[in-house]
Amino acid sequence: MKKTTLKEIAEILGISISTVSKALKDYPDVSAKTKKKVIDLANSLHFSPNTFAQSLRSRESKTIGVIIPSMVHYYFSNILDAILKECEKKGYMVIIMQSNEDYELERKQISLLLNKGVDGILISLANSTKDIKHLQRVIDYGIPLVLFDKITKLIKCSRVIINDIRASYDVVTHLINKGYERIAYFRGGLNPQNSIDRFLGYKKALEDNGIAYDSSLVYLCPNANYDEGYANAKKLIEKDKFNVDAIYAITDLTAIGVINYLNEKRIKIPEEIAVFGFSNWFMSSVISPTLSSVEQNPQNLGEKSVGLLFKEIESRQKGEDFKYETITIDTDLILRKSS
Amino acid sequence: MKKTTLKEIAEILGISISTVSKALKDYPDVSAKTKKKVIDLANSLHFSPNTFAQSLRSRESKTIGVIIPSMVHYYFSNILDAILKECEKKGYMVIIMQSNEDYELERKQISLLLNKGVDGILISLANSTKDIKHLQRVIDYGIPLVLFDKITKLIKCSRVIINDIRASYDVVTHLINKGYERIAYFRGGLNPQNSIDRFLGYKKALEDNGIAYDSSLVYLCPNANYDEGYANAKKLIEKDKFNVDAIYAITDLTAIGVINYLNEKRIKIPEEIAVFGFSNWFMSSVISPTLSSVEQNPQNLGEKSVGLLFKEIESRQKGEDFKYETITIDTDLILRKSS
DNA sequence: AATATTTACGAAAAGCTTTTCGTAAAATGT
DNA sequence: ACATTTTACGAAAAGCTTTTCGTAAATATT
Repeated sequence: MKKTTLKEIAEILGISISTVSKALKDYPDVSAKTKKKVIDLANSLHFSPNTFAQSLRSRESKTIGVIIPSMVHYYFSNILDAILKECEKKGYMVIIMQSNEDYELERKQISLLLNKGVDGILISLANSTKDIKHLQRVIDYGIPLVLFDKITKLIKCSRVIINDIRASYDVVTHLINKGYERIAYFRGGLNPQNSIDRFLGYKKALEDNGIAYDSSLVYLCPNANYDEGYANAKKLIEKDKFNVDAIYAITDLTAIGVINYLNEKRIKIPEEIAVFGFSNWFMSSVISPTLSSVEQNPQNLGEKSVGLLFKEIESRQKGEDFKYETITIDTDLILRKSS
Repeated sequence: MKKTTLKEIAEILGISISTVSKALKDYPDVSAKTKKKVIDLANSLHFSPNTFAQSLRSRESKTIGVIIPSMVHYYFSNILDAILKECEKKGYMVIIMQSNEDYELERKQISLLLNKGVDGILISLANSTKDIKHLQRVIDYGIPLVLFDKITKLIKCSRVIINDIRASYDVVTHLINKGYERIAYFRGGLNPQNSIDRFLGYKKALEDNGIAYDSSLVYLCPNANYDEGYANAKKLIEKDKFNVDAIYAITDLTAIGVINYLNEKRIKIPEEIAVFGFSNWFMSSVISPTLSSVEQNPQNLGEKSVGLLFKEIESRQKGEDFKYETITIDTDLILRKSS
């Protein structure tokens, strides 16, 4: 079964290709009678225009590209979910790529997407990304670009982020208000802006509450995974058990590593040590004790990101000029048993 | 910044478009001198061929489509992860769509993908999908199709599945060997083949071990989510507490609903009631008690699925004929504290 | 030196759609 | 009845690449 073309319809009806095309697009200079004949035949042959030809002509692919560091991730899969749903509504297709936190791969993927002729790109940067030439290329090509979550400020484009400093500040303030004073921070890697920001929020909250920042309470979890949480909790407890009354971690997965270590050691949460996470992973509501966390509203972030992208795409189509925006997504403290 | 075309290169060098094209593709009928000139210029202008034109001509898009019921799902996101990695290696792009378990949407998405001219389609069916005309259309169009995980046997194409009957049989046999006899089953919906198969495995294991099947021990969880597990556990305990010594659930999420209800009611797991899940979600290893489950090896499933798809795509390119295959992925029992 | 072969390139078509522009024929106006 | 407008269609170009085929010039052969 081959795809029907305009040419075939034209030949069957004995009219020209242009008339067929115009009939299907409801041009005014085709008679009602001809239109009906064309439309009926097109339907019965299941005609649909060849998208390659359409894209070649229009330079539009009705496709956007999305690059994320990793797919197997509660937070990102929720963002993607929202992106897919919005694109579905708008009739856009979505090409998804994973950078695996690898800068070189990210670069290559950007190239592939540009080549592919996507109408826009959404990207959450790899931790290893410092150089932004590849992003500049996107802009120079005139392709709308929106950074989300893991962003850089070094480039002119739209951004959708959460206020990590503020969210982190709120977490630590909450802990302090609850009476915790020796609050360890299991921070993420040194490069990603959101990791830096969460750390800054942590420091600022201590400062504003008259608690001295103590760098010996900061543990590095560059991969922000479960094992790093578990291992650093072990390190901390063996060294500093009675000197710490709360552990706040870069992400829930890490915090759950902490919880499980503490549970194993029969250290009571939150009586002896409170634990706080970040991102509100689903599992945080089902582990024991349930983990307090920060809801980042990834669905909202996804929607807003793709919303900005479409806004820019549509502006350009109309030839209007477009003002880059930065949207900050509200976060919520989710207080559970661990704090 | 505009994309360079062959024509531009040709004009600059004062040669024909065909020669430029052939030079870049290393045709033998272009002199070494001309090739060098062309390649150098192409590089310095960052030339890359227009994929729309290439696809129009070759009828190949170097893109495949993937339809899954839902993205926010540990199992599916792992499958996708593997698919993306394999496609990355092969230089293929991946368009991902979510059917949201909606048959109509699935139909529409198949149409969109066919229209888009993808080179192949991977799909895991929506629970509501019974009619397979849309899948037949894919075959009729000559587009390679591979069903994975949630499949139908009503169509001729390649398939990658796990042996749900066997896996489920093993779970129940394990429980029986451990001395459990009144084993409730929280089954999934009535349509999906894997839901049916797991149920059949459950029944078969009971039978083979001389335990009478008791339909009052079967609870329906059509959405296989947390709440259904929790709610049905409540129903079961209120009705049948002393009549059940194990609960086996269609998926970990549901099993965790069960665990949390039992924990709340201070019913000891596994002493009073054992719990067994399916799919080995990450969180199963971190909840309390840790949940026994079935590892489905989604990464392997993803790899094999896309592997079969490429095999078919390549066969067709070479004009060879292709034998549909069905690959069964091995599962592993993961025994933890809950059983 | 005349013929056969190889080398190196270009013209052109095909892949399909969209849109502009031109033009007969029909309809309207005077 | 003639001029003008409208209607309804078609030709053709553009979008870009790839590949087949043709051919002039250069080289090799006898």
